[in-house]
Amino acid sequence: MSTKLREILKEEAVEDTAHVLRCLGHPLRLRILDVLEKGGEATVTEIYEALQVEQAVASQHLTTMWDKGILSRRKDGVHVYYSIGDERALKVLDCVRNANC
Amino acid sequence: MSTKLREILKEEAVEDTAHVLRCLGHPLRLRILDVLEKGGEATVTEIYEALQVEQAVASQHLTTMWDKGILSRRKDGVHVYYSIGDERALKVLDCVRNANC
DNA sequence: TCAAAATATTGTAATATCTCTATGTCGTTG
DNA sequence: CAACGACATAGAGATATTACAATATTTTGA
Repeated sequence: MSTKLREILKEEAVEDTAHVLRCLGHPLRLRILDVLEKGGEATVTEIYEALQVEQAVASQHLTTMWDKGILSRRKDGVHVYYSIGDERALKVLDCVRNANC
Repeated sequence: MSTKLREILKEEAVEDTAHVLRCLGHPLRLRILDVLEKGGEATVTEIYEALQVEQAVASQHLTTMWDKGILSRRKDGVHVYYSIGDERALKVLDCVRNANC
Protein backbone atom coordinates (compact mmCIF):
# COMPACT_ATOMS: atom_id res chain seq x y z
CA MET A 1 0.00 0.00 0.00
CA SER A 2 1.07 3.54 -0.66
CA THR A 3 0.22 4.91 2.74
CA LYS A 4 2.98 6.90 4.34
CA LEU A 5 1.17 8.03 7.40
CA ARG A 6 4.34 7.91 9.40
CA GLU A 7 5.80 10.70 7.37
CA ILE A 8 2.73 12.81 7.71
CA LEU A 9 3.14 12.64 11.39
CA LYS A 10 6.50 14.25 11.73
CA GLU A 11 5.38 17.18 13.81
CA GLU A 12 5.72 20.07 11.39
CA ALA A 13 3.95 18.06 8.74
CA VAL A 14 1.16 17.24 11.14
CA GLU A 15 0.48 20.88 11.70
CA ASP A 16 0.40 21.55 7.99
CA THR A 17 -1.90 18.68 7.29
CA ALA A 18 -4.19 19.82 10.04
CA HIS A 19 -4.28 23.33 8.66
CA VAL A 20 -5.20 22.19 5.19
CA LEU A 21 -7.92 19.90 6.43
CA ARG A 22 -9.34 22.54 8.69
CA CYS A 23 -9.26 24.94 5.79
CA LEU A 24 -11.28 22.52 3.68
CA GLY A 25 -13.67 22.00 6.54
CA HIS A 26 -15.95 24.91 5.87
CA PRO A 27 -19.23 24.78 3.98
CA LEU A 28 -18.65 27.84 1.89
CA ARG A 29 -15.13 26.84 1.01
CA LEU A 30 -16.38 23.46 -0.12
CA ARG A 31 -18.90 25.18 -2.35
CA ILE A 32 -16.21 27.40 -3.75
CA LEU A 33 -14.26 24.31 -4.70
CA ASP A 34 -17.32 22.97 -6.41
CA VAL A 35 -17.72 26.10 -8.47
CA LEU A 36 -14.08 26.03 -9.44
CA GLU A 37 -14.17 22.39 -10.34
CA LYS A 38 -17.05 22.95 -12.70
CA GLY A 39 -15.85 26.17 -14.25
CA GLY A 40 -12.15 25.59 -14.00
CA GLU A 41 -11.55 29.23 -13.27
CA ALA A 42 -13.66 32.04 -11.92
CA THR A 43 -13.44 35.64 -10.82
CA VAL A 44 -14.34 36.75 -7.34
CA THR A 45 -17.50 38.34 -8.65
CA GLU A 46 -18.60 35.18 -10.43
CA ILE A 47 -18.01 33.22 -7.28
CA TYR A 48 -19.80 35.40 -4.79
CA GLU A 49 -22.74 35.84 -7.12
CA ALA A 50 -22.98 32.12 -7.74
CA LEU A 51 -22.90 31.39 -4.03
CA GLN A 52 -24.94 34.42 -3.00
CA VAL A 53 -22.63 35.71 -0.35
CA GLU A 54 -21.04 39.08 0.35
CA GLN A 55 -18.10 40.06 -1.80
CA ALA A 56 -15.88 40.48 1.23
CA VAL A 57 -16.78 37.07 2.58
CA ALA A 58 -15.93 35.37 -0.68
CA SER A 59 -12.72 37.31 -0.96
CA GLN A 60 -11.71 36.33 2.55
CA HIS A 61 -12.24 32.64 1.99
CA LEU A 62 -10.55 32.74 -1.38
CA THR A 63 -7.54 34.41 0.14
CA THR A 64 -7.50 31.90 2.97
CA MET A 65 -7.46 28.98 0.57
CA TRP A 66 -4.87 30.69 -1.57
CA ASP A 67 -2.65 31.15 1.46
CA LYS A 68 -2.80 27.42 2.11
CA GLY A 69 -1.97 26.65 -1.49
CA ILE A 70 -5.32 25.08 -2.12
CA LEU A 71 -6.17 27.66 -4.76
CA SER A 72 -4.03 29.52 -7.24
CA ARG A 73 -4.86 32.84 -8.83
CA ARG A 74 -3.86 35.02 -11.70
CA LYS A 75 -4.61 38.63 -12.24
CA ASP A 76 -5.91 39.92 -15.53
CA GLY A 77 -6.59 43.61 -15.51
CA VAL A 78 -9.11 44.34 -12.86
CA HIS A 79 -10.10 40.73 -12.45
CA VAL A 80 -8.57 38.01 -10.35
CA TYR A 81 -9.12 34.51 -11.58
CA TYR A 82 -9.07 31.77 -9.02
CA SER A 83 -8.67 28.11 -9.78
CA ILE A 84 -7.87 24.93 -7.91
CA GLY A 85 -4.18 24.93 -7.20
CA ASP A 86 -3.88 21.60 -5.52
CA GLU A 87 -5.58 18.57 -6.95
CA ARG A 88 -5.39 16.89 -3.58
CA ALA A 89 -8.23 19.11 -2.50
CA LEU A 90 -10.58 17.46 -4.94
CA LYS A 91 -9.34 14.02 -4.06
CA VAL A 92 -9.90 14.70 -0.40
CA LEU A 93 -13.48 15.61 -1.12
CA ASP A 94 -13.82 12.48 -3.15
CA CYS A 95 -12.49 10.42 -0.29
CA VAL A 96 -14.83 11.95 2.21
CA ARG A 97 -17.68 11.16 -0.08
CA ASN A 98 -16.87 7.73 -1.42
CA ALA A 99 -15.35 4.72 0.21
CA ASN A 100 -13.40 4.04 -2.98
CA CYS A 101 -10.96 6.76 -3.83
CA MET B 1 -14.47 9.93 -13.42
CA SER B 2 -16.02 8.89 -10.18
CA THR B 3 -16.33 12.33 -8.68
CA LYS B 4 -19.73 13.17 -7.35
CA LEU B 5 -18.99 16.54 -5.94
CA ARG B 6 -22.41 17.71 -6.85
CA GLU B 7 -23.97 15.36 -4.38
CA ILE B 8 -21.63 16.38 -1.64
CA LEU B 9 -22.83 19.87 -2.10
CA LYS B 10 -26.46 19.36 -1.29
CA GLU B 11 -26.53 21.65 1.71
CA GLU B 12 -26.96 19.25 4.58
CA ALA B 13 -24.24 17.07 3.16
CA VAL B 14 -21.96 20.04 2.81
CA GLU B 15 -22.26 20.77 6.49
CA ASP B 16 -21.51 17.20 7.39
CA THR B 17 -18.53 17.00 5.12
CA ALA B 18 -17.22 20.23 6.55
CA HIS B 19 -17.60 18.94 10.07
CA VAL B 20 -15.73 15.76 9.35
CA LEU B 21 -12.89 17.58 7.64
CA ARG B 22 -12.63 20.10 10.40
CA CYS B 23 -12.63 17.27 12.88
CA LEU B 24 -9.70 15.69 11.08
CA GLY B 25 -7.95 19.01 10.99
CA HIS B 26 -6.38 18.87 14.39
CA PRO B 27 -2.80 17.78 15.14
CA LEU B 28 -3.62 15.59 18.09
CA ARG B 29 -6.49 13.93 16.33
CA LEU B 30 -4.26 13.14 13.39
CA ARG B 31 -1.79 11.53 15.75
CA ILE B 32 -4.55 9.53 17.33
CA LEU B 33 -5.44 8.20 13.91
CA ASP B 34 -1.84 7.25 13.41
CA VAL B 35 -1.76 5.30 16.64
CA LEU B 36 -4.95 3.52 15.74
CA GLU B 37 -3.79 2.72 12.26
CA LYS B 38 -0.68 1.08 13.59
CA GLY B 39 -2.24 -0.74 16.49
CA GLY B 40 -5.65 -1.36 15.02
CA GLU B 41 -7.25 -0.84 18.38
CA ALA B 42 -6.24 0.92 21.57
CA THR B 43 -7.58 1.89 24.96
CA VAL B 44 -7.78 5.46 26.11
CA THR B 45 -4.89 4.89 28.45
CA GLU B 46 -2.69 3.47 25.74
CA ILE B 47 -3.46 6.42 23.55
CA TYR B 48 -2.87 9.21 26.01
CA GLU B 49 0.31 7.61 27.22
CA ALA B 50 1.59 7.12 23.71
CA LEU B 51 0.86 10.72 22.83
CA GLN B 52 1.81 12.14 26.21
CA VAL B 53 -1.29 14.18 26.80
CA GLU B 54 -3.74 14.43 29.66
CA GLN B 55 -6.28 11.67 29.95
CA ALA B 56 -9.14 14.13 29.70
CA VAL B 57 -7.76 15.70 26.56
CA ALA B 58 -7.42 12.35 24.84
CA SER B 59 -10.86 11.31 25.95
CA GLN B 60 -12.38 14.48 24.63
CA HIS B 61 -10.85 14.15 21.21
CA LEU B 62 -11.70 10.49 21.04
CA THR B 63 -15.29 11.25 21.87
CA THR B 64 -15.35 14.02 19.31
CA MET B 65 -14.15 11.72 16.58
CA TRP B 66 -16.51 9.03 17.70
CA ASP B 67 -19.40 11.46 17.50
CA LYS B 68 -18.53 12.18 13.90
CA GLY B 69 -18.32 8.49 13.08
CA ILE B 70 -14.62 8.66 12.39
CA LEU B 71 -13.88 6.24 15.21
CA SER B 72 -15.78 3.32 16.63
CA ARG B 73 -15.45 1.93 20.12
CA ARG B 74 -16.30 -1.12 22.12
CA LYS B 75 -16.33 -1.53 25.84
CA ASP B 76 -14.67 -4.45 27.53
CA GLY B 77 -14.94 -4.35 31.27
CA VAL B 78 -13.31 -1.22 32.48
CA HIS B 79 -11.59 -0.51 29.18
CA VAL B 80 -12.85 1.22 26.09
CA TYR B 81 -11.21 0.19 22.87
CA TYR B 82 -11.17 2.70 20.09
CA SER B 83 -10.49 1.92 16.47
CA ILE B 84 -10.89 3.59 13.13
CA GLY B 85 -14.52 3.46 12.21
CA ASP B 86 -14.38 5.03 8.81
CA GLU B 87 -11.71 4.06 6.37
CA ARG B 88 -12.26 7.29 4.51
CA ALA B 89 -10.39 9.03 7.28
CA LEU B 90 -7.18 7.26 6.36
CA LYS B 91 -7.71 7.84 2.69
CA VAL B 92 -8.25 11.50 3.27
CA LEU B 93 -4.94 11.71 5.04
CA ASP B 94 -3.35 9.86 2.22
CA CYS B 95 -4.76 12.32 -0.25
CA VAL B 96 -3.52 15.29 1.67
CA ARG B 97 -0.11 13.75 1.77
CA ASN B 98 0.31 12.28 -1.69
CA ALA B 99 -0.69 13.56 -5.09
CA ASN B 100 -1.60 10.02 -6.10
CA CYS B 101 -4.35 8.57 -4.00
C1' DT C 1 -7.15 63.43 -13.84
C1' DC C 2 -11.72 61.45 -12.13
C1' DA C 3 -15.05 58.12 -11.58
C1' DA C 4 -16.39 53.56 -11.38
C1' DA C 5 -15.78 48.59 -11.08
C1' DA C 6 -13.31 44.63 -9.02
C1' DT C 7 -10.92 43.00 -5.27
C1' DA C 8 -8.62 43.21 -0.73
C1' DT C 9 -8.21 44.55 3.99
C1' DT C 10 -9.44 46.05 8.54
C1' DG C 11 -12.07 46.46 12.85
C1' DT C 12 -15.37 44.29 15.60
C1' DA C 13 -18.78 41.56 17.89
C1' DA C 14 -20.65 36.86 18.03
C1' DT C 15 -19.57 32.18 18.17
C1' DA C 16 -16.90 28.12 18.28
C1' DT C 17 -12.75 25.42 19.90
C1' DC C 18 -9.24 24.22 22.86
C1' DT C 19 -6.92 23.40 27.14
C1' DC C 20 -6.98 22.69 31.90
C1' DT C 21 -8.80 21.32 36.23
C1' DA C 22 -11.97 19.21 38.85
C1' DT C 23 -15.42 15.98 39.43
C1' DG C 24 -18.59 12.26 38.19
C1' DT C 25 -19.54 7.46 36.64
C1' DC C 26 -18.91 2.64 35.99
C1' DG C 27 -16.76 -1.79 36.66
C1' DT C 28 -13.60 -4.60 39.40
C1' DT C 29 -11.52 -6.44 43.35
C1' DG C 30 -10.56 -7.13 48.22
C1' DC D 1 -19.58 -2.10 50.65
C1' DA D 2 -15.27 0.51 50.19
C1' DA D 3 -11.56 1.70 47.41
C1' DC D 4 -9.30 2.00 43.12
C1' DG D 5 -8.53 2.22 38.21
C1' DA D 6 -10.29 3.62 33.57
C1' DC D 7 -13.10 6.89 31.22
C1' DA D 8 -16.25 10.63 30.57
C1' DT D 9 -18.03 15.10 31.38
C1' DA D 10 -18.63 19.77 32.98
C1' DG D 11 -17.19 24.53 33.70
C1' DA D 12 -14.05 28.48 33.00
C1' DG D 13 -10.74 31.14 30.72
C1' DA D 14 -7.89 31.74 26.51
C1' DT D 15 -7.66 31.66 21.69
C1' DA D 16 -9.29 31.24 17.06
C1' DT D 17 -12.97 31.75 13.38
C1' DT D 18 -16.58 33.84 11.22
C1' DA D 19 -19.77 37.25 9.33
C1' DC D 20 -20.57 41.84 8.57
C1' DA D 21 -19.90 46.58 7.56
C1' DA D 22 -16.88 50.01 6.28
C1' DT D 23 -12.91 51.47 3.94
C1' DA D 24 -8.76 51.04 1.09
C1' DT D 25 -6.34 49.65 -3.27
C1' DT D 26 -5.81 48.87 -8.05
C1' DT D 27 -7.11 49.17 -12.86
C1' DT D 28 -9.52 50.91 -16.67
C1' DG D 29 -11.76 54.17 -19.43
C1' DA D 30 -13.96 58.74 -20.31
